Amino acid sequence: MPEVRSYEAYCSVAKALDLVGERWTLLIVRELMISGPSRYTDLLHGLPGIASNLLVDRLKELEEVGLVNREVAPPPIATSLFHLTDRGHALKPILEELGRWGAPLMENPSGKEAFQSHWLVFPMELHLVDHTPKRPPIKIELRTGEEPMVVETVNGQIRTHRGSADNPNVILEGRPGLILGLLTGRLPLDEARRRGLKLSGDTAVLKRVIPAPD
Amino acid sequence: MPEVRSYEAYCSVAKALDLVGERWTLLIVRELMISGPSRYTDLLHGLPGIASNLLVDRLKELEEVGLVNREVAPPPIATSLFHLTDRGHALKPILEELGRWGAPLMENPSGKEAFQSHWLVFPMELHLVDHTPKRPPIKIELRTGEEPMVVETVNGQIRTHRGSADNPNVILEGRPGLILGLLTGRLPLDEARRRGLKLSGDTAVLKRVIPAPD
DNA sequence: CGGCATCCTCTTTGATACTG
DNA sequence: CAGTATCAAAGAGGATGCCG
Repeated sequence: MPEVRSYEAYCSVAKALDLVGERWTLLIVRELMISGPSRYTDLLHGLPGIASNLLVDRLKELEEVGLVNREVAPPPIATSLFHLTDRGHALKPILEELGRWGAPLMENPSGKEAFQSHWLVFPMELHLVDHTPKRPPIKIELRTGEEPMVVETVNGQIRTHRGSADNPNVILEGRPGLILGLLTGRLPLDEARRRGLKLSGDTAVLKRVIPAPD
Repeated sequence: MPEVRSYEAYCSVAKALDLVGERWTLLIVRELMISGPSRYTDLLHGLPGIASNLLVDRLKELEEVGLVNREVAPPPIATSLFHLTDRGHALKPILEELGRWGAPLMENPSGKEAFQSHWLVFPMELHLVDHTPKRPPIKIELRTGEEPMVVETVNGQIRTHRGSADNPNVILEGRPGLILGLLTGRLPLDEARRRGLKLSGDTAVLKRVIPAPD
């Protein structure tokens, strides 16, 4: 019974919010954007705090308005996958701007927020840059949260994904706020280390991707 | 009593939505962005459908989190003005991306949505361009909704504001969907005219600001 | 009028428990 | 795993009242 409530206003911002302005909706889109096609329970885990029935409702609404498709997997798998349509993917700039605007709010973690390491994907690709794209690619492994993540340079682009690198140039380990602070250029390396960040490997390569201080 | 509900997630998108993700919040910001410092009742009129108590709540929350300031006017005026802080203004890219994403949803008006002419400001500045900035500036008057609006070129920029132009190059009059369709390049001039748009003056100047068809 | 506060009803959500 | 079902709490919408 998902009923799509509308502002009933002839304004494109209002129309957009009619579709993605409800609670949890954009975070579900964020999950699908970061992780690609996902199962119901993957989404449930990636959205700590959401009620299971609410996730069902939202997925139905998103399907109804054409932002998500449900791919019913063939028998052996016994599960189905939710993935973004093109129109759903087109929400990326909105998430990016929200993430950019929200970045300063990450400076003082309350400590009681939930955290999932794959949430780092957005900030990494938003803030990091490859200053010297012609040099051999580098890999950075991040160890924070429940699973490791890899940040790498792929011809001038920053790519971030789950998993371990087989031979990373550097490994960073510590609280997410420290990794984020360091890699977004807000926290100097020695300060991050002083606050508990552990670094191993060739820390010099970090300069290559950390943005210039303003 | 406004309690700021949080997703409690260490993710900048979630943090942003903690502050501006509630119902009506971004539309209030849109109003303040378009109209500048506004009185309570101006906002109430610009947000058809909002409950008066909800507007009060949201304004308090926005004040609390530092996105809006209340300027208590001196005695003779007996009213106060709400205006965006710098941090509030910084939400502009988010509204722009929402507006851009929502634009296709404007193609088929249901006809029963509310409309206010000043809502045209965003789409105009988002879609129109001045193809020949060196030629003398032009002014277009739009007559739709409750008050006229003026679109003008100011050294290469598109400016849109309330009011009448004293000597506009063109005057467009008709349903907002037609004006929007024409000026965003989706509707050819003769088609718009056939559907009821009235044009007077030098319609040739329209080519100067209508975006190239893709 | 402008700027709320109150009261009431209805809907949405959050938390938890249960099922094929 | 992938949802349903249930129920209490919070939020939204609408009407009206109050006060300078």
